[in-house]
Order: sequence, then C-alpha cells, then structure tokens
Amino acid sequence: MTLQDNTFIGEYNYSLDSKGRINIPAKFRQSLTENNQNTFVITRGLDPCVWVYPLVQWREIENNLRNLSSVKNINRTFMRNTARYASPTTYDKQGRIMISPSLLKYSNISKEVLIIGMINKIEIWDPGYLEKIDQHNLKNESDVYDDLADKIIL
Amino acid sequence: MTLQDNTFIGEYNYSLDSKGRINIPAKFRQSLTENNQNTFVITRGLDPCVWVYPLVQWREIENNLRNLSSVKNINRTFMRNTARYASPTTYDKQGRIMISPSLLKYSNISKEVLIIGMINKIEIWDPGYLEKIDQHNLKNESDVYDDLADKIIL
DNA sequence: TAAAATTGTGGGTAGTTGTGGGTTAATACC
DNA sequence: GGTATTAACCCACAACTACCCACAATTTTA
Repeated sequence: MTLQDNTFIGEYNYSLDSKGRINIPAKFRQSLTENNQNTFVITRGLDPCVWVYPLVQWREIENNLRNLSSVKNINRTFMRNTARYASPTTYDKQGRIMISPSLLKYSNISKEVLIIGMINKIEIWDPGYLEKIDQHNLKNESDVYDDLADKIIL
Repeated sequence: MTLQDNTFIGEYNYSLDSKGRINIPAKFRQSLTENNQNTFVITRGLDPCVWVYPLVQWREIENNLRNLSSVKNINRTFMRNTARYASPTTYDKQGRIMISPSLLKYSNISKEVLIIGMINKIEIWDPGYLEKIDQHNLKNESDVYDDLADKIIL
C-alpha cells in the first residue's frame, strides 16, 4: 500500500554498494507518477545529507526560483546554492541511483545509509551523523518543536 | 453495533504472532469507512507505544506537514521525526497488520498486547508497561489532570 | 438449544525486494 | 587514435513479505 502520489514516509536502513549506488525503496518508487520518467533530482540538503526530489517536484522549485528577483543579493545567493549542486538521475532496472563522490563527501556517507521519507522529498543520511544533529536540534529548539506538535499531531 | 465512523473505543487483549503480526479488533475494522482502503498508518506514539491511524486521519497530518517550509531548521527536524517512523499498512484477509521490529522494540512489545481505542486513533501497548507508566503519570500530574475538568465534562 | 457465521491465531507458498557482480557501451585522457 | 576509466544494462540469488488456506473458539442467529 502506498500513500498519495509522489509522497514519501518511513525510514529504511540500506547500504551503499561498491559502485557508489543506493537503492531507492520500492515503496517510494511505487508512489512516483508516470510523468517523473523514473527520474529524481538529487542535490545537497540544507542539513548535511542528500536531498532526492521527484522530477516534477523539482520543476516546481525551479519555477519558484524563476520568480525570485535577482536584484536582492540574498536571492542570488539562495538561488545559486540551490541550483548549483542539483543533477537529474534516472534509476536503473533494480531501482538504484548513482550518488556522486562530491555528494557522498558532503553528507558524510561511507557505507551504511538511512533513507527517510520527507513527504515531498527523500533524505539520505549517514545514520550516526543524523543522530548527533538531531539531538542537538531537539535540545536547542524544543519549545518551537512542541508548538508545532500541538498544531499538527492528531 | 458499531460507533461513529473511524472512531475507536474499548480495549482488547490480543497477542503478537510468530511473524510479527497483530490483529485489529473486528469492531475497529467495521468502523472504518471505505476511503481508508483497509489501510492504517502505524507509527511511534508520543508514549512508548504504537499509534495506529486510519489512512484518512494520517492524510490530515501529512497535508499539514506539506505546508511546512524546509528552509526553517526546526521544521525539517519536526517533519523528519514525524514522518520517519510512519508506514502505511493494509491489513490481510484475517484483519492483521505487520508491526516492524523497530516499532516493537520502541514500544517494548514481545508477546501480549493491549489494544486501546483512542477515539481518532488506536494505541498498542505492552500490558505491563502501560500499567507502570499510567500509575507514574497519575501520581506526578494529578494537579494538571484536574485542570482538564474545566474543559471536559464527564 | 442447535446450527451457522464470525473471530483470533497458525502456518505454507509464491512473488517481490535489496544487494552483488559480470559484461558491454560510452567517455575521458594521454 | 588507442587505451584506461567510468557508467549503464543485465543476470543471479538469498531474504523477506503478501497472499492464501486452515481451524478452533467464540458469538450470533434461528
């Protein structure tokens, strides 16, 4: 059973193989609509992890960026950092995508990976690294976190 | 006699089988509307137990998450921790769902389980564990408990 | 009260999934 | 232009999951 189209939840402990490939969980692939053409756009996350967007989702981001005025300095910086690391990747018949050495280094991934569904995108983490960062975040912003939980958790 | 749609009350003592499956009480299943497609979304509770949402209930949570911008750090942390432990599960012809080893560990469940109707969701507990926590909570928060009386008339 | 239907639990089987690795085609580099 | 390196495609397989059938105990119905 999959949820809504192009929507991802859940976590998976997979591993990077000797050729630098990572499997996309079958449930995630099944949730993809035809117009994604078996393709993701992978890029740097705002956290030290890899972000994986379905192609159509990335197109929306592109359109939003298109509307950012280039007059403002901060807009140019944001646009540049969002666009420069992104690259489209089609998965092979086994459902795997290639991750570039540069992205692996950025996200601290060596062998084990944790793949997390983030609703409209997918995150790929080094398991140990996430734990560290997560605890840090929860400690420093627990009050804001609780406010969100009050609004959203049923 | 069943209650309102997608509404659960009462408790049931069931057991986990050798394949990690748990039966959903027939009364709970009968209360489900068609648009749930015989599917629940199971995840970690805020207490050490398993939360079981009807699919349509979870969609509400999901849609709220979708509106959180990933530019904010705390939004990402919240979305990650809400989404990562959740997974959709369709029950089989006997009315059972699979519980992952990770969720079993989190909720301390080994063999016996206590299934509790929580109105808009279902909780699955280890019976002994719940008793301990419940007593602890009543002892330490009885004053806050009393405040609820202002909001809810029994 | 007896028969019929439902419910909770056990387990077998066939298909799917994650992972490894070999072979060919494309690319980059001398 | 020839060679080395990389990426795409294919085959293989063990582990796991979904689906099916079965049955005893309980509940409902007649």
